[in-house]
Amino acid sequence: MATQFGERIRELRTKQNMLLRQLASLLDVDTSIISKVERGDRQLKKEQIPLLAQVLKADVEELQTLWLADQIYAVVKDEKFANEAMQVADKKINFKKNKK
Amino acid sequence: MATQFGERIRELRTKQNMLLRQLASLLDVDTSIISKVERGDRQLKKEQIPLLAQVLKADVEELQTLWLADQIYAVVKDEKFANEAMQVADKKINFKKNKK
DNA sequence: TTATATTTGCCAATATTTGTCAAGACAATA
DNA sequence: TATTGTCTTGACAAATATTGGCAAATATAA
Repeated sequence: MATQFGERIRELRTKQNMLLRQLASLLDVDTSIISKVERGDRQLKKEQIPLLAQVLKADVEELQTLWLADQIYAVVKDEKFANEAMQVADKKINFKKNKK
Repeated sequence: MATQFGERIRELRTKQNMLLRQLASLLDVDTSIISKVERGDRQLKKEQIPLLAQVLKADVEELQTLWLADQIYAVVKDEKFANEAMQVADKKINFKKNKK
């Protein structure tokens, strides 16, 4: 299964009839990187998301969320206790939130 | 806030009146590493968990779950959309599960 | 104080990630 | 078939991150 992020990027790019080569050029990276990102072979660097969103006229927060979901998934994907760990992590996240 | 994993290790170790030095010796690593792990300064390597569980007479699955929760937390901790990303990741995890 | 335990900062070795290049696969079409 | 354009893949080096260990600093206890 490809990444949420990659699939969305490909969707956005193709709907605008943009070539990999063109998108890569706008982001100033090699074409192969975008290809791999869209196919889920590689993760984009977090810092590159805002520019990507701008170039694709997409919602930067949506892309950041999908990107983050992929990071989480990469960590837990082969783990037996993924769900349990997610619950534990969730508690900690929201505990922190309420303290502020 | 320290890690879930580290806090639990410290709890297990001190309850058994074991010194950092002793635990480190059993695991064949430097004392400072265990100190850092317990304080959340560092993550233990995943492969070291089973031996650690054995030495502390703890449930390996509990420790693995806490360890994994820390990994997830490390990824999302400063992210605005942590909760949204968790939800997206969660769907993917359980989608995968049901397919098998 | 002295002795012991823990913490911290730093370093070198190792591992991982990143971007580039070049070659290959694939489809459309001349 | 040969050509063209797009996309994919693997190998590689450079940059970055992680790891374990040492030694000094700090805490704790007697």
